[in-house]
Amino acid sequence: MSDKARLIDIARALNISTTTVSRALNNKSDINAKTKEAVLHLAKQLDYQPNKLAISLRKKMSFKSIGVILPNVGHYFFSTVLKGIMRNAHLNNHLVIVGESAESNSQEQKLVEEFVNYGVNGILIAPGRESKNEDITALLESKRTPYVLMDRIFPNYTGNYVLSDDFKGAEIATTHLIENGKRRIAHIGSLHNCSVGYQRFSGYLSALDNNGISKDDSIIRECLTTKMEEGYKATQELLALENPPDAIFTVTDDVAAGVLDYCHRHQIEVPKQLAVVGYSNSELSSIIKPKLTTIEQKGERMGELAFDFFFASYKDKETIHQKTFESKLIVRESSVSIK
Amino acid sequence: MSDKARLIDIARALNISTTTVSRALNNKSDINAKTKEAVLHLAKQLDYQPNKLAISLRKKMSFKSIGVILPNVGHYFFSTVLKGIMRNAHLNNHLVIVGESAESNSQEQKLVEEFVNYGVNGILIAPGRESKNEDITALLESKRTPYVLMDRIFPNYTGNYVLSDDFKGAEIATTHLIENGKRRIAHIGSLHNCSVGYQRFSGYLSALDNNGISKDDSIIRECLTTKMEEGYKATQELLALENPPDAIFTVTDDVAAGVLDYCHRHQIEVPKQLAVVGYSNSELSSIIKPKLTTIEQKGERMGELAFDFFFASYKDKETIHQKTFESKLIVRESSVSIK
DNA sequence: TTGAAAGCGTTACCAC
DNA sequence: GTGGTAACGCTTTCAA
Repeated sequence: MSDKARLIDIARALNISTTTVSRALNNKSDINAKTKEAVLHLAKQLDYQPNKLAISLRKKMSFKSIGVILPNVGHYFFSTVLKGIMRNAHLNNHLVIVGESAESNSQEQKLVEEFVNYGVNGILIAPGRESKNEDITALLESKRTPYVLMDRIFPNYTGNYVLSDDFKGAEIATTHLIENGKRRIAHIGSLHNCSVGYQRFSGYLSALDNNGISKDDSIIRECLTTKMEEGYKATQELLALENPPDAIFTVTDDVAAGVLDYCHRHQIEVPKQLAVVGYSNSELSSIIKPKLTTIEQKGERMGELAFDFFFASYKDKETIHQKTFESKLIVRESSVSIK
Repeated sequence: MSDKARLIDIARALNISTTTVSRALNNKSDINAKTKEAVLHLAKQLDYQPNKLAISLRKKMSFKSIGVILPNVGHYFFSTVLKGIMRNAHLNNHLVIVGESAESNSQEQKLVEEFVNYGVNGILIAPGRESKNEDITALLESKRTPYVLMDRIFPNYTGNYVLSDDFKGAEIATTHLIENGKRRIAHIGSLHNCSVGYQRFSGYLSALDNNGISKDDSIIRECLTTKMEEGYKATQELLALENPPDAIFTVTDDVAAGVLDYCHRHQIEVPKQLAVVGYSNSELSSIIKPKLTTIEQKGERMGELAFDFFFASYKDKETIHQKTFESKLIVRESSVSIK
């Protein structure tokens, strides 16, 4: 009863034509004041809401849009990705519809479905940690909606994506610690069933291996969340070990912030006693004391490219677009003593 | 020539009906494989793109949506506001279309126009620093699109809004410094023609006035941007004065971070020599050393309420919804010596 | 000042 | 398997 009032309902009730009703509702000139008032009154009473689909269709308007699905809009990295997407989307006259999956697989699916039903021209998605390949891509494929995976991909995934080279980044970070004289390097990571977490963990292992350092499970932590608190707690545990680490490579800057916080409170000298390298080059990394050595992640550029990939595959669905951004080490104070 | 291919164009070219074409394109069962192939081939050749407006109309689908315009999506505060908006929007089955104004008035107008033309059910906008009342609201009013202003309002504005009480917040922050023995309190603010900047400046003045401290223009800075670098530079200047301040109240946490950075590099003891209070309670405030005393700004809650206000005024355009969030002081290390 | 009718591009329902 | 026709809800001629 609520959202169903149409032009013709008003017209019939008032014994006038839809044309007149339309005129009244749209502030057109050629209309009797009295008629107009009656229409407006009834419209309000019926809670009339114009059907924008019909209006746009009739006006021969057309809208291009993309759907963006992110695990967490408030997260620094993702918000920069969004920024990049929006820049290129606006440049190409696409509306940007955003949804937050909150890392939930079901929410992700719901959003994909909603967006596809809505008729977005494409979908850019940064899958959450729980996300399952089949659930997402199958639907997208079936609807023939172009899509681009961002930041995380699934095993055996062969479609469009933009990634940063997490393996290489982690390898570089860990190697950097080794080159600076550290031998007992811990890793505080995220779950290994998520591609980002696993890649960074693998890169860490690879660097150890390349340098003849054997893996020690006692100084490797797998955390559920990648927040500061986890870093704090893990550091506490690691430093309480009989044979504590002399360096920590963390999966995110936030976790590293927790490490540094622990060190600060317990008078542990960084980097002398404990060197720290984070991941992302988020804002905090140059604000925190000591400033954090980290791996740069070009979120904005990734977002821009993700849009470009969608746009290209929209024109030509055959060609697959894939890009892995190289990882760059940003050396600051937390890993190398200032000369 | 590009985006104009319709079902009927394909049908005519192949001498079949639109029905059949539709069937082919939609993977329906009852269709000759050969016909189907011909249709798909031609469709690709003509770069056929289905008109989603027509589809939705025919399928009696309806979409509710809101447009959100923010100065900077990558900014912590705004990204939390967006988060809040999205939560309630999804709860009420509204799509969220996001645009970034980059603080530019013209971009803002363009987005408003675009969104309104598109037919969003409402607009939630955090006006940029340059934003002009008339430009934005006039258009919205004329299109009868409900809207809610967030974070910043214009003088004499009488519509829907959600704000935080910047005046009160600044007053509380400044009073806190005074109560802790500081008498010469500087302010590093943003432009006074922006409501946020002006309100915080005014609150600062009010606190001084309440405590019998006279305003001294030499320790009041008005900055173009509210970034860390500005804070650093301003601190350098302020501390070089003959009669330097013993405390600084900054318009944002980022600026405060610059102040603290300067102090750290120049061995100035915080809060003993210089107490610092920021604004926003952004992530960095509890990460930075010393931890930053600041004023809490409930971005997420503001976003949620902004949506609720839109939703309410959508049903009943007469009632005006306004809310000013109280400001709460979060005391940390930068303003009070740890006992 | 008003109304009838056409049409926006698509899909659904029937016939064939 | 296929095609004709109506319909989705609105705006826009054109004529009255």
